[in-house]
Amino acid sequence: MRKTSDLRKAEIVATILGLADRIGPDRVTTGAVAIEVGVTQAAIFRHFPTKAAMWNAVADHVAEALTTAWDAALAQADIPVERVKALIGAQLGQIAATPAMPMLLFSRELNVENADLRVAFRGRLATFHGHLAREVAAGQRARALRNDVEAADAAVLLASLVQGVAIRWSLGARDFALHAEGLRLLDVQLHLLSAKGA
Amino acid sequence: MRKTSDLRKAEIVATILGLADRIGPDRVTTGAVAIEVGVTQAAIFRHFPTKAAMWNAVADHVAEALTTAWDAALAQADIPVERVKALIGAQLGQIAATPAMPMLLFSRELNVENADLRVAFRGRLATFHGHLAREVAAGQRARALRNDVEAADAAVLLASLVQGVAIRWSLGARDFALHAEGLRLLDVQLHLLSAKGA
DNA sequence: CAATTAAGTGAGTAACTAATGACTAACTTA
DNA sequence: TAAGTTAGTCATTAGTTACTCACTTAATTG
Repeated sequence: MRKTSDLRKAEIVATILGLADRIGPDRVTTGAVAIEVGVTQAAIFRHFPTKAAMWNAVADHVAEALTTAWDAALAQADIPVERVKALIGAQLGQIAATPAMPMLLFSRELNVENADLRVAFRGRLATFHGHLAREVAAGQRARALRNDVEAADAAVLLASLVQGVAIRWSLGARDFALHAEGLRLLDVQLHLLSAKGA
Repeated sequence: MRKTSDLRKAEIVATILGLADRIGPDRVTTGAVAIEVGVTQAAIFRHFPTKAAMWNAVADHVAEALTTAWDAALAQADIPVERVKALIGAQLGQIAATPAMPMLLFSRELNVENADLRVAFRGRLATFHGHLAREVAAGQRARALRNDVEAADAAVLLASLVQGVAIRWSLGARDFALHAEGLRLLDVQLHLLSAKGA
């Protein structure tokens, strides 16, 4: 079966993400990718000039998926608190769909080797934090959230919540529903953040 | 310079942690370790039978350092809230002292290759969570912390805070004081958790 | 349908990696 | 001080990895 290069590229990127999850990002070899895709190792280099280029494509794919998910989340809710829930839910969904993501953040394949990607990922996290901070501030103005904490700090706490539950899920046997558990803890944190009168 | 095996072993473990931080855990080769230690590659195998044994020693070292730090923290404070601060401070201190730790949690060198170590690390995190949950519960009984949240859930939020700030620090240029920023956010979270009257 | 394009193959190669084995030299101790 | 122990070296090996190159074969197109 011969496929177009674009299709193959997407297939390779997906394979890398799957493999990264199973054997670790820094152990993904061109040979392993080739076997899983079902072509020879040399064929991989028809689509990507170097292994680093492969990782660039992976990073682009992940970054774009995140942005898309956030935008979709923001589009589906109006009330600030609901928008926070949608954002966190989207993030949890992305992690569940691409379990290699947390590891990717720490793989030096993407960090040591490629400083640009490190900066890009940091930017994405900053964007996520910015979304959360904006919604928290809106919630405070609407008197739905208590205003005796900085919106930016509350945003950090909310983002950390995702990271914390993701780490526990990743490290453990993934024996609980990441999405449900994350939203449950989010409710707890939002309860702590909610305005007294509300 | 000839050293005793125990001294060399400790030197090798320290070198691995330093190298893991700089080039990534899965890129630490016996050769690179040897150069940094200042002996030949073959000499490494005088002290550890296999590379996996080296990682076992590293994991043991880290796990022990954590336990020691927690115990010291608990010994230096009496009031529950202060004990929480001491625990979190100790954890932040350990991460700052051994920046490779967060990466280590995700390195498949320790996960895929060695299931025992994965379980051991999960156990350590569970212990940390247990310490926090116990202190939160005590704080609730003492009417210092609000009791409309489960102590276990509050403990997860507190532990996540550490992980969140550590990730931001690791991923960024490490351009802020991990310890100070962590404790600052902890104060915010503790403020959210504090009993209304207090 | 002939010509061109592009995906894929097979057989390499240079560099690296964990591990081994024979041997040497520095400490310890009887 | 002689004998034993043990950290260390040197040279080597089997296996892996990213990458190359000459060549083949399937699709597209003038």
